[in-house]
Amino acid sequence: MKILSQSFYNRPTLRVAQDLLGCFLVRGAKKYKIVETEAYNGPNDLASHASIGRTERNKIMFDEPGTIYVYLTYGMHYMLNIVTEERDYPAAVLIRAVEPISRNMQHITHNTFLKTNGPAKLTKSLKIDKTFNGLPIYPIRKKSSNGASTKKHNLWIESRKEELKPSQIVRATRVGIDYAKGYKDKKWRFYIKENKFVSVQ
DNA sequence: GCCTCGATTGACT
DNA sequence: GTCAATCGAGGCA
Repeated sequence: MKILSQSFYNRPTLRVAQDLLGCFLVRGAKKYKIVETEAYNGPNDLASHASIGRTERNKIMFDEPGTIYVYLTYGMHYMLNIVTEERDYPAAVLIRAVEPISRNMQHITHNTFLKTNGPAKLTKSLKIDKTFNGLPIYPIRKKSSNGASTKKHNLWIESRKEELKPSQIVRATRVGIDYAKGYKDKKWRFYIKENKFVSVQ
C-alpha cells in the first residue's frame, strides 16, 4: 500500500473524487476507507467557496494540488478537503464519509459511538481541525543534508487495495447546496454502493 | 460596525 | 417534519 503522491491530485477534480473512493485515509495508527466524496470544481461552480473569487478563507483552494483545505462551517463543524488540479485553478474534493478499518474501532469509545458517516462527524472523530489547513497530504521528499525538516503531521492517504468496479460507484447530487443555481443538479457526489457509512444514500 | 448565512448535526414535536 | 447551536467570512454602510 502506497501513499498517494501529489500527481494523483493534479488531475481533473471529478476523476480524483471518484478515484479517492476505496482509498485509505490514515490518521496516526488508525485507518479509514474513503466511501463518499464530493467535487467542488472551478471558479464557476456556484456551490464552491471559490465562485466569488479568492478570499482569505478560500485561498487554499487556489494552492498546489494535494494541499489540505479545512474550514469551519456553522460556527462549529470542520470540513476536510483536498485541493485538486494545478495551482491557481480553484478546486477541491470534500471527504464526506469514511469507514473505520482498523480493529476495535467500530466499538464504543469514551461513552459514545465513533461516528464517521458525515463530513463534520469524521473530522470530529479523527480530530481534524484548522491546524491542518494548508499542509500537504502527499509525502514530502526530505531536504538533503542540513536537516531542515518539513512540519510533521500524521494524516495521509494510501492507495486502494484493488480497483472498484464502475457498478460499485454511485453518482449523485451534492448535499446542502440548493442555493447553487445551475450547479445544484450536477452529479458531483460519489459514493460506494450500499456502504453503510455513506451519509445520504 | 452590523447583518446574514452556511459544503451540518442532533434534539425535539 | 422543525429548529437551535455558534462564529467567522463576506457584503455592505
